[in-house]
Amino acid sequence: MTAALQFLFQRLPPSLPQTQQAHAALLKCGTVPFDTRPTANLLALYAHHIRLADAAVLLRFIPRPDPFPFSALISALVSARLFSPALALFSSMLSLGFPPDPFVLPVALKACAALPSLPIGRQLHSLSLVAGISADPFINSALVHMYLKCRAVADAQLVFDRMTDKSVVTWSAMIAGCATHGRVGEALQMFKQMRTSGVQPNQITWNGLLVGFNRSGHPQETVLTMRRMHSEGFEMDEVCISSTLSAVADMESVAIGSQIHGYVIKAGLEVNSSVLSALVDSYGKCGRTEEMVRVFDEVGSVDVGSCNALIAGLSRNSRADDALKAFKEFKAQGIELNVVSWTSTVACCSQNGKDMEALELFREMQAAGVDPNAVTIPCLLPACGNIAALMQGKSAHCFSLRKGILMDVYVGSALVDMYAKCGRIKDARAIFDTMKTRNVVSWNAMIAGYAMHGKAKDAIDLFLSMKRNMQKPDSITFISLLSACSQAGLTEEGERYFIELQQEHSIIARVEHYACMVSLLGRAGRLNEAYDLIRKMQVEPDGCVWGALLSSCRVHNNVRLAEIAAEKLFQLEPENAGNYVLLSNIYAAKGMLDGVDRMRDIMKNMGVKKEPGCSWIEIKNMVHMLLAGDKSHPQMSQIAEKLEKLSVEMKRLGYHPSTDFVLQDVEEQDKEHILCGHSEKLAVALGLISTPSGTPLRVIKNLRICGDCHAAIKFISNFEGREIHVRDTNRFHHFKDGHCSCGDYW
DNA sequence: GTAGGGTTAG
Repeated sequence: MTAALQFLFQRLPPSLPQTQQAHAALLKCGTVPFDTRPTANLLALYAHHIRLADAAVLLRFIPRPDPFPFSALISALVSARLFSPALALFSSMLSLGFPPDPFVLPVALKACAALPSLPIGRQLHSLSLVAGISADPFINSALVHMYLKCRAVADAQLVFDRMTDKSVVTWSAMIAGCATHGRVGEALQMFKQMRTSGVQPNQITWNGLLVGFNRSGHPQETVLTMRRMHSEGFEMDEVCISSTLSAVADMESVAIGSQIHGYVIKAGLEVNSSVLSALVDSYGKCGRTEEMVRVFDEVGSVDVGSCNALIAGLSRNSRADDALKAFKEFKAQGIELNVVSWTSTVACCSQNGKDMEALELFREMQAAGVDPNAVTIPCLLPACGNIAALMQGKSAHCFSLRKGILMDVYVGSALVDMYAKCGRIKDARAIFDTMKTRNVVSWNAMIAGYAMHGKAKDAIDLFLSMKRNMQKPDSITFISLLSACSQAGLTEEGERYFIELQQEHSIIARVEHYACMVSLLGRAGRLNEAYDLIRKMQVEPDGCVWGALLSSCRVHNNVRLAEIAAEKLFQLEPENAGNYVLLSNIYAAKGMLDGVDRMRDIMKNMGVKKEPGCSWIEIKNMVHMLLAGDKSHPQMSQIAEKLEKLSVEMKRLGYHPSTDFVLQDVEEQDKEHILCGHSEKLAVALGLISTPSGTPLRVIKNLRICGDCHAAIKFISNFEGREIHVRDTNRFHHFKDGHCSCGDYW
């Protein structure tokens, strides 16, 4: 009876109701739990359906010692990607006295590879030696695979070299592993060796090679391998195509992408989810947004992978609003969005100035039960830094600690950046010091942090330590370093680093480096040299370069160069009101009474419509300054008349007539709410007021400021009788008694 | 009953 049932049992199709029927039948004839094999088979079937609780109950009933039920359950756990429980069960199997056999050990090794856990993998290796089964080809193949996944390439090589009978599976594992670790030459060499030793590659070997090349950042090799594979008559399946498309995306080659797209259509592969995701991604990375959307719409797939590729593609092609719209639509359609979907959308927001939205999405994500991972955190943290949302930044820090991802180099670097931008330079350094691995981004984040806080000496010390640690500086490192030197007035050091970056590191000076140098020379009063440097630039100077010159001209009141810089600047950034303000201030400082008319003419010629109030208020202040200087000036009545007209016009346009007036209102109304114009950017800048010693940041909400933000800051500083730190776009300014420590004009 | 290849987020 039992034998007959077992016969039937092994032929059962793997459906859950039939498994349950068989269970009932076995119970009826009293087989379960007294006969080992049928019970074990039943257990295996339950495990297959991931009914692990049922399987575990049966495991307790197995009467005679038999490792098979354990193996079956461990196998099922691994298939269900429950790797840690699988290893835990393996461990209890050993403690019950069952020796590891050649069937269960490869499965346990697969779990180690998937985690990955090198220490457990090594224990399993010793176990196979102790048990005397270390010659088993399955165990050795699994060991090779495990060591490769754990990045222990030398160990994998050792096991591989000692093997006598290498199957195609073993070769494939080793070849794929070499390719994945970027050992292009070795992988190809092995491929040859395998063939000469008489082992033919079936499809998987080729794919392993190709996937490995793609993952290790060798897109050209990936495409070449695909071509060779095709010419040798192997079928290009979905695995091959999706990996090659990913490589094409890295190469940004529309031509190859379109060819593969043609093949995909012919082979009917576009319905495959991996292929479609890779296709959408590759059009997105090549900047072909229209094609990307068309492919996505044509297939009409609701696969989450291609949805994610679409969100990312829209986001990276400056279509952040469309990306957000797509995300919301997918959610409304009931598509099961995963951690990649949420992370891409958070990244889309934090990279496109939608910082509040990024924070809100992160909250929603957790409410939706999607667990953020080591990629989500570095996508979220820039948003925290941008708006100095220290509390949210700290909670992301705590989250990383709980999740055990604090050692991730991206997480660490993003935390350094966030703390620095929130005014917490000491906390940034503490994170930096505890990081186990650092890359150039980590060093840059810390150096930029010091530069932002005006700590030039610390920035230079860290730069020297970076070089001692054999970390090669890049273009970004020098931008921070030069900016720090410029702020601190370390002219000679700055000049030396400007030469070093080009001569020692063969970095081509970018427009940002020039802007720092212009600022550096300008601050030292070497305005003509700064202007010469601009004229000698190999790249076209942008608004930052001319802006640096204009600001320096303000410090040293040089009208001649200021007008040259301003003319260029007004052409490049006609709507940036701050530039007009700077020039008008230089006129004022020089006591040029015709300054008002000059400014009005310039603005009229430039067709400035946006934010005229900013400049007008500044012009008005200038006139005030002039009047204060010489009350008996013959043009006084004329100026007063102009002033009156300006006031009326400003009121008509909805601008507040006087900044002083607004600031006086603050005390009675609401200190947290100052209104004097329109400028979102400055609102953010003033939203970042902090106290000097790093005590909690005080965020002034709803602050809307016009060109007089400087006056407002001075006012707040005086008004509250204390020092404040204000973060401009990329640096902190320290105010005391209405003066700024950096020496800039405010 | 055991071993090798898949895309999308920093």
